[in-house]
Amino acid sequence: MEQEALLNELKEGREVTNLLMKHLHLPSSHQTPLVLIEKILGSYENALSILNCNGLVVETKPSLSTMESLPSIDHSSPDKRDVSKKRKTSSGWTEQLRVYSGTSLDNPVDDGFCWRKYGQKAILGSNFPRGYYRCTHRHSQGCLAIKQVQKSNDDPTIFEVKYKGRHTCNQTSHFAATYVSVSTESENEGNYSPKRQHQLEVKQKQAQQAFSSFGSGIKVKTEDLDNKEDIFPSFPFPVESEQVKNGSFVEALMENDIMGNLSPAFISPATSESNYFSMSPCHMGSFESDLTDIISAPTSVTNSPIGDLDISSLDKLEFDPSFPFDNPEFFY
DNA sequence: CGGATTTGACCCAT
DNA sequence: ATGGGTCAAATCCG
Repeated sequence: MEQEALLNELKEGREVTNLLMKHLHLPSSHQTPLVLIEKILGSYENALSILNCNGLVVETKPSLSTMESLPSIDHSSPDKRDVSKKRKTSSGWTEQLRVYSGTSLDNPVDDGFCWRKYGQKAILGSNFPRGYYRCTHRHSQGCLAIKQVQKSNDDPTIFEVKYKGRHTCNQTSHFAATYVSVSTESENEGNYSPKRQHQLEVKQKQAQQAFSSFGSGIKVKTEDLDNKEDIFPSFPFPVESEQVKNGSFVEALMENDIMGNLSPAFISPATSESNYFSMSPCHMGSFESDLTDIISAPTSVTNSPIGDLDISSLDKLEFDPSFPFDNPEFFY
């Protein structure tokens, strides 16, 4: 069918764009082109997603390389230590950087988890303040997930979101579930008001509902921060509502892919729509460190390693049903 | 009234 | 000394 052909074309375009991106190792100051590329990719992803919805199965996994190669947004440097300014001297963190482009609401970053903002700070060299969030269930469930959200200087429509630590609260599972359903259902609703985090449940729904909107690319970049001792493997977030909203569901998967990349184990074969991995909270032990190492490796890793060649292979990667995310410890 | 956000102060690694 | 992360009192909001 023609759709098949269309699909192939789209995939082709996506891959090429990914390659282009990888070859564009622009200085962080020139992120604009990357932003555009991200948008292009977002369009591809959306198109593919649409096709998926129509029954076609597309491997939606934009190459990991894509994300890894994202040179833009490197705001990693400062972070390496940021995490531990105060009491958290102990941990190395796995950090996820996501970029939400496209519609930018004031509060673009809604990932389906309940976050409580605990601070905001102007960052040197940044035009926009960075917001600090921690899981609402920090106390009740001891969930130590944290995230930082900051608008990109170059493109205010892009939000850089960094996740640190992982959710140990139930949300996670919910989310996964939610997510799944999201993929299945799709209604619309799209927006939610910024700042109403306590409406998590609502948000999640919204997320689900929003699932068909529009999209733009979301990129994730995992960086590793120093210590390997306690690395939290993970990023518990299966997929985030934003992503859903953006319709880049696929990309959401990618995120995980990345992780998967690091440790293939994570990824499970799912067509993007159907299964999302279930977060099984416990595993990863051994290779966590590996991941870290891998990731943390040369920054360049991010840029090229798995890069070119892998794209194709990556695409083939499938998600591993057993999603080994676990959260070791991570406390102050 | 309870929970979330705001915001300046404080803490700590560089 | 400085920049970034967190705390916590004040404030906001449903």
